[in-house]
Amino acid sequence: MGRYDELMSLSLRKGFLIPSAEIYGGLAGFYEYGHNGARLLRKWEDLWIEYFLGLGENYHLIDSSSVLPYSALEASGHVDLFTDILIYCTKCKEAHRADQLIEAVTGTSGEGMDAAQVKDAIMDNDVRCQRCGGTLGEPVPFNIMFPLSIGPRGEEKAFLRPETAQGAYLSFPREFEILRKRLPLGLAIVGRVYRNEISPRQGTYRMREFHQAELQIFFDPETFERGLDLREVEDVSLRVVREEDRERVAERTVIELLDEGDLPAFYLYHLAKVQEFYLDALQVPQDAFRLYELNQAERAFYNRIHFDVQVRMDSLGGFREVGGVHYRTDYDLTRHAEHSKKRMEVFHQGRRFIPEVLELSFGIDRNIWALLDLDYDIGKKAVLHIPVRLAPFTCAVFPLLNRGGLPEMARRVYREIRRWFDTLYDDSGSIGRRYARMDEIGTPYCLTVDHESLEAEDLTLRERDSTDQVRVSVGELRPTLTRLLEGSIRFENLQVGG
RNA sequence: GCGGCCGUAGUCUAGCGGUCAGGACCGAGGCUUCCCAAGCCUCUAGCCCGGGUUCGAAUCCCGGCGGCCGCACCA
Repeated sequence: MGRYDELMSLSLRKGFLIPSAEIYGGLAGFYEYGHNGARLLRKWEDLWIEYFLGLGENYHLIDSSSVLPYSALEASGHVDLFTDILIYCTKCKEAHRADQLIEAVTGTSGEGMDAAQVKDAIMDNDVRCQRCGGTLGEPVPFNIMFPLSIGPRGEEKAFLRPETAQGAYLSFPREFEILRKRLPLGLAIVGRVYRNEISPRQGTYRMREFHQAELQIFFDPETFERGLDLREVEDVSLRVVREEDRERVAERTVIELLDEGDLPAFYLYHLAKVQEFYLDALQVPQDAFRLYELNQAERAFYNRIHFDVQVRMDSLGGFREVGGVHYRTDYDLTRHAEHSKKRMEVFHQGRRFIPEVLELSFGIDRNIWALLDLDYDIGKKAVLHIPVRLAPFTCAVFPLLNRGGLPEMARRVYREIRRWFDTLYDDSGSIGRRYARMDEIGTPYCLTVDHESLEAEDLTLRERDSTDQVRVSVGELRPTLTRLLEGSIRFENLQVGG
């Protein structure tokens, strides 16, 4: 079995993923999270929120609608720019993008044409299939957004949101006002988005309904950098792949990159923070992480600077995008100002301007897939070495034996600590089998009540990654697990007992 | 969306016109053992869906759905 199949098999078997509407044969591009996957998803989101809201004093979580009116997405550019006119060859079935086809034949841009114009252009120039010379069919518009009709007669046109970012832009004026007109202002949204992908594939890597976590930082370009503690990151070595050298990761410190002059300090600061999130919080190995710069042709026209966050996924053949750091300038707010006729200018420190936006954007599902890929060690026994904070369950309680009062004590401990930690109870099978079950879903700590426990009012605490054990008194359990969870103590530094 | 390959218990897989559709792992119950998937016994559970061909279809044909790969697409 290949790595992809191994991971998918485990994900299905252990309650991480479920194909949507599975009993009806499934629905391409949609997956659900099972009982372990849902916890992992939640915990990833919690960790993301904690980390990224922590980047600023004025950064906040909001929650916005999945349905947006036509007008808002017209303003954002999604209606026009995400519509491609496709033409299929009637002979070889090859799909062509009309704008590219027309440009190739006539030398003039076919961008912005509607289907009728495309058809005329095709006829006038006798355009034929670029591959086989066959006759071309009818041009068909394709937009990646899911259209909706609202109301009893469907008179209101709308779309499911293709990104969470728009919610932040739409709420910016009110939040800016309520938050006392301070900049920078960060608005984070974590939620589901929808794109009608032509060919969803590769598990949860490309879905039609997926989760995004995005932070939009609205800032004053003249003062943003003054508020950032650049010294904190200046010696951080960033793992970047620059536009000029796609062949290798260049390890360059923030200071070095700053000296080169083409990337502003505020941007480098946030690249460093994103890297820190991956290396420290998510514990992604250094060599599995990189920041990949997109060139002008690859990035959206409104992005002045764009690095993709990439993580190596062996199941998908190498480095793949899991997020992006986008300097969107004032494009979004300017567009919404023009279309809504609402004032997006702010008066800040004596000047009037439209704030610029730095977007930190992450696809949650592909991040989770990447973590499973990096952390699933499938040897003789499968062990998910996921960070403690992300594990679906933090601990499990077992009686060593199913008699002699051990189950009673184990259940007592279980009922107590499940109030504080995500905890499982298991008394089925041998003790080794129970440890193995927990390893497979990444539970970092197992607590076993044995003979001595009854007398000493303690139990053994076993760590997933080392399989080492220490004795901990029942009274010390909560503070000990709390410290392990928050990382203020390491397992190997616990007093070895028993 | 096009093309290729594929679809058998929860997972992996054997069977490829007539089989009680076989096995392994997981899971459940029992005996036993007790700190890393021990052993033994028992059990649950399957041919993606719909048509067709045939005396008879998991097996052949058609359509659908789904998966992987390639092409295209990925703001």
